[in-house]
Amino acid sequence: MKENIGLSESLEDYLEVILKLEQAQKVARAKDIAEKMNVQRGSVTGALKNLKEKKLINYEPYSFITLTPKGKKLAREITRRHAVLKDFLSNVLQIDTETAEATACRMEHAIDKKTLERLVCFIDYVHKFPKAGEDWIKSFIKYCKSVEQDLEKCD
Amino acid sequence: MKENIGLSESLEDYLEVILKLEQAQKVARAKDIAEKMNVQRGSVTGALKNLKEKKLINYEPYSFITLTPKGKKLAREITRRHAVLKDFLSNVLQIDTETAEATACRMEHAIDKKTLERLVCFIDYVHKFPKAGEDWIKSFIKYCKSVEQDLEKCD
DNA sequence: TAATATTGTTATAATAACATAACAAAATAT
DNA sequence: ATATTTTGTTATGTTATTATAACAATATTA
Repeated sequence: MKENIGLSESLEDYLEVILKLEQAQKVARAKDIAEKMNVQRGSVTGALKNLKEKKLINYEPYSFITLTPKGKKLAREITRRHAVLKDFLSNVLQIDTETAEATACRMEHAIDKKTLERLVCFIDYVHKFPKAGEDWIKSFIKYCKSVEQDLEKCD
Repeated sequence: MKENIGLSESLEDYLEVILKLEQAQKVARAKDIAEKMNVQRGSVTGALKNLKEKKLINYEPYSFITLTPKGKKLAREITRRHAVLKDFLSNVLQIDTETAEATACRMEHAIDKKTLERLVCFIDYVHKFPKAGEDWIKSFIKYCKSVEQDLEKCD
């Protein structure tokens, strides 16, 4: 059933953050990880040991942290899930950036590979095939507004 | 940020199962809950105490279990999140039933109210406004197939 | 380089969710 | 109504994730 099993949500988040830091400043440091994850420094050490055991990061006590090839592959997958979901929420459903970001952050742990690829396909489709005369998304936005107005009438 | 906070995913699942049992057989029993959740009977007792403390279920030791009004409202919300997501996955993205069910089950804990309502809107929209001449979904399915064929060429 | 500040680690504790197994209550079947 | 089975509870233990705080290593800076 579960497709994205193997790593806990927490560890997925760690990988994602480590990748981001690696890209921004070559290596990740425990302090920065703690900050980005809103977690105490002490908690990070445990997670790092765990990720090292799973051979997802290169890590020795007091060393910098980098992703192993396996870790980088996984981190990229998680990051892609996040990005695709955010894209869908923002650009198809027209959800505001803040909410889209937060929701993608939670949903990225729940979506399986098959659904993700289908979603990518769907986003492409929506953009590639405008409705007769009118842009597809614009038409959807109009529809949303009319529904909202109908709801207001109920008050 | 988090919209659906307050209840853990686990407790949300318990509520959902209790609602289902209540509908199917008036009251929920610990044994049935344990079965539906793939959890030991002993684990259920703890969850029930927890839900009772939160005033979401009526429960005394050895008693039947029913939802309080507050609990029923919440359980229905969760069930609706599940249903809407499954609908989207099945009927828009055309994901197979098994996967749609399993994925909805995980995503239902991650989606916020705003996104859910927008998704409902979107599903309606897709069904109500066929694309020029052709049913919208049918057209999407065709598109999916063409993409898949393109991918096969890459092998 | 010595003093100070920062960063990382350890040890310990708390919480949530679950399992297991012994025991108690309730339901059933004879 | 008793004996047996089923169901529910308790007590105990495990695992994962996190916090806190003391301490150790590393960096900075005067």
